[in-house]
Amino acid sequence: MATGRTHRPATRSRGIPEATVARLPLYLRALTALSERSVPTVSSEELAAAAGVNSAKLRKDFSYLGSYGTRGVGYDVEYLVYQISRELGLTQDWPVVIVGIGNLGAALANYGGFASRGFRVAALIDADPAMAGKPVAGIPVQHTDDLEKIIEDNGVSIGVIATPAGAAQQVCERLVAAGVTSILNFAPTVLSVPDGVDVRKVDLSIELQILAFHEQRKAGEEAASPDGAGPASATRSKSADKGPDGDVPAVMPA
Amino acid sequence: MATGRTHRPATRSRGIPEATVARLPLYLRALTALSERSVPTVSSEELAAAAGVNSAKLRKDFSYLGSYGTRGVGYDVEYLVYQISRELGLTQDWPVVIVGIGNLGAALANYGGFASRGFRVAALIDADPAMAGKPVAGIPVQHTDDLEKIIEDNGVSIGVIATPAGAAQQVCERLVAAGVTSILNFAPTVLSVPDGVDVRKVDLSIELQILAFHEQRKAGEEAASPDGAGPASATRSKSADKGPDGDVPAVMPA
DNA sequence: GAGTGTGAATCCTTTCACAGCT
DNA sequence: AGCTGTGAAAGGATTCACACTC
Repeated sequence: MATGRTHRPATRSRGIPEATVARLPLYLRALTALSERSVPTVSSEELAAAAGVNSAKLRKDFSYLGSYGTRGVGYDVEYLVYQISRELGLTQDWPVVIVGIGNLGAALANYGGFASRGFRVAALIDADPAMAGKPVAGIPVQHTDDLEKIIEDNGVSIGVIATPAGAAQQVCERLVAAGVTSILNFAPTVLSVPDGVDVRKVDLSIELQILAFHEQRKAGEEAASPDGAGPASATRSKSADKGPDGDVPAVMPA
Repeated sequence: MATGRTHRPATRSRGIPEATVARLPLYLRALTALSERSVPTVSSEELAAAAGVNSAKLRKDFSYLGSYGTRGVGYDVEYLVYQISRELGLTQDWPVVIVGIGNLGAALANYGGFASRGFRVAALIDADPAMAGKPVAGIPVQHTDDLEKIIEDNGVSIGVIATPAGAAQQVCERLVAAGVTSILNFAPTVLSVPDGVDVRKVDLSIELQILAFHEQRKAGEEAASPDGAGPASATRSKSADKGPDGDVPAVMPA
């Protein structure tokens, strides 16, 4: 902490709001699908529907990137794919290491969504000596002892932590010391990192708890209604309860 | 779609903001850890640190639940654990089904964080007949044909989708028709559901893309600085760039 | 006519700062 | 003295609605 240099207007260096950044991958996915179907242009309305947001939000989001559309026509799909990819930094290759090759780590290693974007699994790392050398998803698992060397040799700046909670902070510190500056954390712990390092967390159990909260509320509403139907019974009539859009942030580990 | 603006009542009665709900599981986790260490009370400052938020936010969050603290002292750990659990609906048992038992589905089935909160994996479902009967995490996989029956027999209202993207919408529709009203979606697709059904998504690839965005920005800043150091080199000096807290919402599939 | 780009209004979230209880 | 609980202020994000362009 205590960096003398007060600089950096935090999140908005060149202006793109975090909320917008978080949606760019969504747009990119929808656009990629359109591109594969050789659709040449889309309107904000159509693209928004495909991405699951509303069109005003989408247009506002795009306005932060520049004026890439044509009034009266819409957006050129290929051009937008390129612009968003560039904005997200996906025109370059990002080597990634996954630490902790248990069930989840193995699932991540096998996940196809990596290569399709600019990510490449550079290495798999696990603390269990028995795993060393075994291939997972075609990549041999390496031992934690070599973590630093692996990071440096491959120029890795993004690390994925899929270890048990107890090991996460220590792994995190080693990753950061070796040069990693972005971490995706699946372990159910709060990681503390120095300034300049980004952490995002994904926590399955938290997501379920949020669902349970709303689920409980629905049940309560039902009970309050005059009718003693059993538990099941396909709902559907009830009006939505979540926000108008149901697109709230929040994240968690699995 | 084209649901007329869903009317207003929404979160009316107990009015807990979504952002607060999304943090309750975080507090609960920190409190549970304290409870296990037999710590009797915590201050907002300490608990906030353990949960990775700031204390003003935490106090404001708790103020929506009621006045559960004691001025000059702090919060009673056990009492808070109970209150938050109750608020989240974790004092009851939530049967959950996981559809799509590939690498990820299997990892989820094996994930311990379920039972520890009020969740119970009631069934695993997969479309591959070859999987039927095979036990995963001690639970026999059942075939998709029986999906409706399984949901109804077990009174399941929360479903987890871990299928390939192409199958997700159809699975989703069957789950909803059978009575599921909350869905956790790991497939990289936008699900469309009727009003009254909650969907949360977890998308690994999106999380990585967000990290790449910030990573790219860091690299740009560095390049702008007068110094031609090589790629690696343990950073750390650089002042933070992300928001003051780095705790932005957003979600994605794996 | 169709559909983008964007100021202005609205809504939600976070932070401040301090009154009030123990 | 210490720490919670909360109005009020500040800051973001979303939505509105319409001028403007093709």
